[in-house]
Amino acid sequence: MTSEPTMRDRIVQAAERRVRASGFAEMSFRDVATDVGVKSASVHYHFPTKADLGVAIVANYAKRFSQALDGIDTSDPMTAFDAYAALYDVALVVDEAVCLCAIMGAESIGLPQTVNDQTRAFFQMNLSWLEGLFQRHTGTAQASLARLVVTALEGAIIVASNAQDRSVLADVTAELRQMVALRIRG
Amino acid sequence: MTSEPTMRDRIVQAAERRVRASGFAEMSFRDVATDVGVKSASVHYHFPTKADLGVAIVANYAKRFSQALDGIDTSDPMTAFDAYAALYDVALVVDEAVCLCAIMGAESIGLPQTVNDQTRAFFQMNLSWLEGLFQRHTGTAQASLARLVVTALEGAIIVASNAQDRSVLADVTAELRQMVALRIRG
DNA sequence: GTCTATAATTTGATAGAC
DNA sequence: GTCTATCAAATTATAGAC
Repeated sequence: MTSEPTMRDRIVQAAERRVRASGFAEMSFRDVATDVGVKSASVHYHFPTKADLGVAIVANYAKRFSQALDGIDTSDPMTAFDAYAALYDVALVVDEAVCLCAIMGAESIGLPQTVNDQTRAFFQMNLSWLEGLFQRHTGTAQASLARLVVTALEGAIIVASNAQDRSVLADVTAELRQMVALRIRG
Repeated sequence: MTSEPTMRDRIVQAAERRVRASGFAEMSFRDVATDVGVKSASVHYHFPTKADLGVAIVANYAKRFSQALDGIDTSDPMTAFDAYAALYDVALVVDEAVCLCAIMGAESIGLPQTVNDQTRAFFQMNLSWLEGLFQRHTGTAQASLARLVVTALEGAIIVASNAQDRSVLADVTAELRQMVALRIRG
């Protein structure tokens, strides 16, 4: 069942790399086509408009993130938090790029609404997962705390990327961890 | 001394509005020229390349932000924090746009290095101001806490802008306030 | 300083052959 | 499904008149 990826999947993958490397506006059909070894007309066959491609990119990213969340053992709250924060560290270190949705979020005002809706769903998925974790271990969802965690990590990835200094993300994660621990015990 | 703004200033102002409305990549010389009532060649006279214009935009934004910081009374820590957080609220509510440097930071990887350097200086200015505040009232700079505040507010502005829901920023600000208060008293 | 004019390139998107 | 070919529009940037 681990057959070769379809051309559609390869296009989405290449497009995500381009967006994370230089933004949605600067990602072009021609560049993506070159990356996967076809012509731009072929990319248009799979995704008629750029908005269609944008939606597919975010949906695919969110799906992978969702699977990663499902793989986290939430029986211990702080272990779960560490695993969650590690997802952002991976996004920065391994991919050497900003979280896809940090870019999409920042560019929001100029993007197609369909793309923005997908991005919003990504943030909502993160919030819901954290609220579920807090609910399980404190008895309340702590929606505001969840919002702080998500926004701080997204912001940290942006600042860290700009300064090319990963210690920003490490510091912010440590501060958040302390705050979460306090809230869970107290 | 409050004479009319120069053409150069008017161009920078219009360009900032365009960037905050749809990103740096989508801001064009023609659009900016039309906004201020000249031709694109005239914009090029003042700013030969787009990188030059980008640097000027961020520098101008940082200068205004700096003046706002200078105007905050820091004798009481929590009053000062509220005034600081209000700057982000204004950026979102009044301007109806994301913080300029949140956009520039998110787009960092694809931007000219000169622009990125200016953006980094903006973040550093924010961190230094907060560290000064914490130093004054706790005896230590609390660099990690300062990083959390800046990244969370930048991230909150992005998420709030994407969802068109200002309560995100309000919630995050409230959480940060609580954390700062705890650190200052404890 | 601002203009007209234009070069050189890139973009998103479509038509039609194979 | 992928190709060639092409379009219409937009982009950054420059040359030279005024």
